[in-house]
Amino acid sequence: MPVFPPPTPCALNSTSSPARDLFDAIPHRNAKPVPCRRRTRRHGGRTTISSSSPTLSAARDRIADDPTPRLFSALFKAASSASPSMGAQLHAQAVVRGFLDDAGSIILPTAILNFYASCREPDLARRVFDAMACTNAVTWNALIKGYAQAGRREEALELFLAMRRQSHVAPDRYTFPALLSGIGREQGGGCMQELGGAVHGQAIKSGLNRDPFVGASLVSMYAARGALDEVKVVFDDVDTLDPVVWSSLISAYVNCKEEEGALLTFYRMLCRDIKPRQFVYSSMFAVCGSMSMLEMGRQVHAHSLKSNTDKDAAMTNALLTMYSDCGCIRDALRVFNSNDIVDVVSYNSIILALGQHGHPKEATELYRQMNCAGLMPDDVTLLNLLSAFNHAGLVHEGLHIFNSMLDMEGIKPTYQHYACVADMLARSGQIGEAMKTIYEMPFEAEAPLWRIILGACSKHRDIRTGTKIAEMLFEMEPYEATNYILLGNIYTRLGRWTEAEKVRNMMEKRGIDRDDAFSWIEISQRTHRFGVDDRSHPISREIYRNLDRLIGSIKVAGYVPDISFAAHNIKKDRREESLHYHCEKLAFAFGDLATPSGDTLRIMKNLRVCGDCHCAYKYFSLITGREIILRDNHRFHHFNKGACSCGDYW
DNA sequence: TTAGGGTTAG
Repeated sequence: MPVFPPPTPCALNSTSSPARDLFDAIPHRNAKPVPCRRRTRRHGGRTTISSSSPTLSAARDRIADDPTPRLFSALFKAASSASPSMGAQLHAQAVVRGFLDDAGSIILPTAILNFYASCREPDLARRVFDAMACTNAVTWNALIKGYAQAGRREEALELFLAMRRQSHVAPDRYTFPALLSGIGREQGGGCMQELGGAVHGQAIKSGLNRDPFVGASLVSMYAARGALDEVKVVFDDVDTLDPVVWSSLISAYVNCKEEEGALLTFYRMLCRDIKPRQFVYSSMFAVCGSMSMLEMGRQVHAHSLKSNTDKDAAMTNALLTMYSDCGCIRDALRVFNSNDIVDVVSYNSIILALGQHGHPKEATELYRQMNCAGLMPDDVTLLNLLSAFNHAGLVHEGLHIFNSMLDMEGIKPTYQHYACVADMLARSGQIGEAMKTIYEMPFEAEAPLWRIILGACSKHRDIRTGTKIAEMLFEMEPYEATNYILLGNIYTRLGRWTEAEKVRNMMEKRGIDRDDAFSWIEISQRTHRFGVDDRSHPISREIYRNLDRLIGSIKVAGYVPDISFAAHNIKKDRREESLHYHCEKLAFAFGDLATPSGDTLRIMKNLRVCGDCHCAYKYFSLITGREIILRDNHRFHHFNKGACSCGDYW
């Protein structure tokens, strides 16, 4: 069975030609429906399922009886979410029927203009606009939005300026959201950012900055560029308790990685009796997931249930991801299985989660289930599936998926797909094949990908390739500490401590500091953070005593410290001792003291788990009888009865 | 005849 079967043509857009009569294109109302695969398509950031919508069906049923310009307008509105080709045929019909001959008519041409704008065809919208005898703010707004949402921001801005020059139409509360929806997404700064500020100035001048719709758009624009101070100024100017403005502020904090600000805003919102809706809950689930705040996440989940908020796919997908990010894959699966609004993102999210938690078989099964349910996988689905195989070292399965992408029409591999395959090959020890993939891919390899290969060289002690890649990385990113640490690690793995020391000296000479490692654990809604050899915790003395006891016990059980994971600058006689007080071991020792015996512990680390700690955790799970779930910056490790879910492959 | 905010990957 092919992995990416081409979609079966849907009844509404099959083999259409502009000359074909509209009524031929519409299936007879009593005709047996042609089976069609559900395909998700993005319109203005929302996912819709293109099939015969009730609105379109109703209008289609009426058109044979009463073909009026007003009915055509309704049809255009329905067609924008169903089929672009249908809209083009409707346009032809409107011309043939003479509905566009009336120079004073504005409603039907505006509906057509809107249709082309919403289909991301701003040039066609412009042709309709230019042919209109009279225009008003509505037509200008629709055209500006068409260009902005198609990513043609300069043209949208030029139209905005042209609109201002017209004496009979002034920008209104619809104009600014239309324009800002494009500017906010502009990357890389430069003149568009300045223009964003100028547009804000125009909004202030016209007094429209107080309008909640304009305010929400301005918040979103500034948030997209990380300008949190400006976000706060805009928010304070909006004189409303409108829930969407609050929602925009919360997502602004999330975009700017200010999770605590998002949490505080959520509390402020509740204190003012503003009822959160799906958007707010989605953002809050993302916050709790990224910070691994399980108890907080459960409370927000309970709040959403109590508030009787209507669930939608995005909110449920965010909830699923929150549970997965907090180490609760079973809860994530429960959310997925009890979800009656499943879309492509739901499957992508659960496939990703299963892969991160080391369940490639279940991820593959859900991929099959997704196809059976008639949902078309997209590039993210395949990336997540590849990633699941990568985590598990299933190279053969991963290459099968990737080669299918290369051989068949459908989803073309992106840079991320190639990078994932190179990572998978290198991680499994096939470093030569990984290099071949990188040299043959139709993209230029970026530093993070080379760093992944360097990490694999460290794992497989490939000093020759490793040094070459490290030299290249030192030129590309002379101040990136990780590159030096990875090269140093290759030397220490091989016991070449002198060369490891030289790498460290090179770092010092260039004034490069390494990222400090830290681990944290949430107990009773309080987060306890530990650095390496950290003695700042109020019960530090007890934690160290417990850790020494635990280390003694696991040594009896068979644990042997691996000093090749000691830091390069530690003296020979202190290497073993230094391993004992790594941050993840301290976090475990604290969790073991602070929770009842046998409880599951969930621990997070900002960097990759150390190999010696990984080994120690297996023994910790054996001697304490606890399940330990460790999230590092790459994946989850579930330790139970002396084994890890990753099978020691990571 | 027109509008703002949220979810997966990197």
